[in-house]
Amino acid sequence: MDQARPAQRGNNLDDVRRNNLAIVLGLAHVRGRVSRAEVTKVTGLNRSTVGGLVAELVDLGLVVEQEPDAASHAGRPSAIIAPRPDIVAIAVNPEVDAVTIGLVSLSGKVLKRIRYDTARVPTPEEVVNIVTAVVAGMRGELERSFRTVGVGVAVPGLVTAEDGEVVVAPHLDWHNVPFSAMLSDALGLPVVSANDASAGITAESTFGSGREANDHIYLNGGASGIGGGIVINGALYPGVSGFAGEFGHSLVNSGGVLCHCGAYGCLDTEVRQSALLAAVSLDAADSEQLESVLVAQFARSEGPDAAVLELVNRQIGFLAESLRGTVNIFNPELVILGGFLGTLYAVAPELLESGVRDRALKGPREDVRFARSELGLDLLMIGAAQLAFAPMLANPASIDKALGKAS
Amino acid sequence: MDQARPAQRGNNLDDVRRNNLAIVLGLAHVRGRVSRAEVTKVTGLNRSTVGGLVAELVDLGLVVEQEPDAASHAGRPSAIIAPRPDIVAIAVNPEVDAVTIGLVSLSGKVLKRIRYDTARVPTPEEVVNIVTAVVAGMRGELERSFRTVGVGVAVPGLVTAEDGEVVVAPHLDWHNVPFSAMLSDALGLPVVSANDASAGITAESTFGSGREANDHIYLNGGASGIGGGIVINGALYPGVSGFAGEFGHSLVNSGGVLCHCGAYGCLDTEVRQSALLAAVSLDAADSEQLESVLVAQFARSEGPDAAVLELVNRQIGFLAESLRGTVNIFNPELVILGGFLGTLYAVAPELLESGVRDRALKGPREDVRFARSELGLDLLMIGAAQLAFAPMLANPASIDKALGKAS
DNA sequence: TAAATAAGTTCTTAGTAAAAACATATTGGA
DNA sequence: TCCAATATGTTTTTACTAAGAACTTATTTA
Repeated sequence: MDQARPAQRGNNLDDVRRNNLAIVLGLAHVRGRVSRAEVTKVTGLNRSTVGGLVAELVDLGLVVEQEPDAASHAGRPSAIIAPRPDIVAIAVNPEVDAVTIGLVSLSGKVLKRIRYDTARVPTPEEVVNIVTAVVAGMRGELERSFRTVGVGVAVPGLVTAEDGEVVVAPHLDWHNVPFSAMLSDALGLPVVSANDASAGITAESTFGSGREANDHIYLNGGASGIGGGIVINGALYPGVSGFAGEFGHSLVNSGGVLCHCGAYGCLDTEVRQSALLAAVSLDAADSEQLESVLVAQFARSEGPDAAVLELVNRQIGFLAESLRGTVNIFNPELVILGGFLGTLYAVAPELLESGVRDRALKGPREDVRFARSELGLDLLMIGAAQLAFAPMLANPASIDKALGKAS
Repeated sequence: MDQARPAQRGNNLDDVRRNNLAIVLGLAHVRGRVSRAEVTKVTGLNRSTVGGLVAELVDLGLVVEQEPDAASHAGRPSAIIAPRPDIVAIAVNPEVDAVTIGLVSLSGKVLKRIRYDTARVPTPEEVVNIVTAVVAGMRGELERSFRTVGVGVAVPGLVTAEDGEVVVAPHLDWHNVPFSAMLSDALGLPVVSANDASAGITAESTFGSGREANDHIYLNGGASGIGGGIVINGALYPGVSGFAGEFGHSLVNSGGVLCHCGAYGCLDTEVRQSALLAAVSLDAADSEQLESVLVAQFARSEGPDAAVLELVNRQIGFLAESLRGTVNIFNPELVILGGFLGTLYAVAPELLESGVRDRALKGPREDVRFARSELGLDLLMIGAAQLAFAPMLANPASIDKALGKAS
């Protein structure tokens, strides 16, 4: 109501320092290693200011300064700053048949991944117990060699942004579970939870195919359908209530079948992983083999089976129809395709690209690039860890210097 | 989630002051009048800081402090700050049959609008001459009573953001015209040019239906088709090369006809103003009467003509099909409909709203609102003026205190 | 070996917002 | 009518910021 537009908050000196520290730490985090000279150039800050910022981050125990790289030009070589490799987050991903727990360091390196299979769909309490047990097992090592910033959880469901309550996770059958609070109480560590797709997109946009493009569109195809996300200025665009990015439910076929969403001819129903699996006689459980089977068929001298070829062409046609609208609307620099959509693209890249380019408007079609997602198995671990790192990355000075690891 | 991306610039103290001045002036500009206490609350800045900021803006001659409103609660009444009414911009909108020139004050008040009809499509030189002549006629008044910040031009064509070169304006038959430079040379005033649709959307989002919603989607229907814009965080989202917002070229009918864009079944071809005009036997030149004719038909006791009703239902159906996809993708708070799309909505609001709500996903559909654009005739004048005001609003201290008006 | 170049370091400075203390203007109750 | 409570404006002081100048250090190049 009094929320009229310039609801911008004012800036003060603390904001300046916080923001500048965050930029320097963020550069080290995203790039892995960066010279002070590069920081000076990118930020436009004075050498002496950068010196002070780096010194503070070193003092906070967040980065280390290393020997300069072999010099390639005249002038004093610039020291390299890198995130301290002992700063870690614990990543958690509960699924219907397993709980995966990872140890991830700054700059997105997955140091450890433990998959704990469950006999049945785990309850929230069971997940808390499993995570607690696994973390207890690592505790000695954690305290000896690492500083643990917190825990990030990628949940296959709807999670509130403020307090990490799982409103609903359909496949897990969780409803209104204050999961962040439960896990935090059990572990004595800060916990941040979010939707798994959102976490994955954030990871992909920070460390995967999207790392060079500030703005991009992400479309992911999984067993349960097609989801996606809009990344603007490096951040996932949430929409007014956190649902933005449902690219699966736009029209691609007026004569199409009824979608579970209630409409007809959605991308989500016309382009399905299950149809592809059936066409190559694979079981739903063997979805990981889909790509290798398809690639093998397309590599044969006689080409793929006629039915497979027709289905792939048909699905790519619908995907292209959807993407041409998306390209016209967003004029994106980059479209990233994950899951079986990435497989479709890998099998016939020209078909998809020309399908979009032939139908999109002249302006937008000239600047768009396509890419597959890159992060694979690590995607959700990195995404979940990023959730835990985010508060520290936004305000490096807030970290507790006494955190973990004796002095 | 919003952590630093590689290319972020650092902050310094000048940025802080500039930003805080911009926020205060922006509040006065957008709201027309605002109390110092409100500024303190909205910005979170200290009373003394706000006092200093306002004093500087007063000193710069950009705002005035007025008597407080009648107090409604205990405590010292808070002074009202308002933009100085003598700060103006000149708005220019060249069209195929006329050049419209306006005088617009801060907070978007159109003080004067002059439409200069042309016998034929004007050349850039002719537009420069017309504007120069009109401004010369006003010069006495301008110098006596106003401080003219600059000139904004809303061009029906593609304009580069950096130097205001008109790459192409199809209806005017302009190609690669450095229009900003030409007009600036002739007037001796700074000139900013931009696409007319973009300028209109910015105006509508700042002063029209979008003023309460930071993020929204705008769809406009005109004689030449359907265009639109994506407003995120109060700013028009440009896309990688400035073409974002083409909502007219997404699929709404797989069995549809070939669109001029080369694809089939686009919203732009299935929902056209010309079809509506033909249905009610109006000439293309009488498009302004479309709404009153349609409203009259729908208000009749026997209802509209069967053919008209069927056409309206059909067009609203396609519009709803397009909007359900858009609502799913953006999860917007507000969708603003302008031009004949606003007319369609006005004639049958429930039909459109239910058409979208019945087909959109549960999450996004619950939070979306629809509105017509509000600004009407003033739209492009305000939008063009906003172009001219923008540099000053972004950096109030940069204004030349000696500007105009012997002080 | 010296010059050119580029970056790190130290110290000083201008400028910022906040905070504290005080002044002012209103409402509401006794 | 007066006084307390409240909210805001004003003045002065303070802590802290980044920039800049001057200097030092480490490399390439001629």
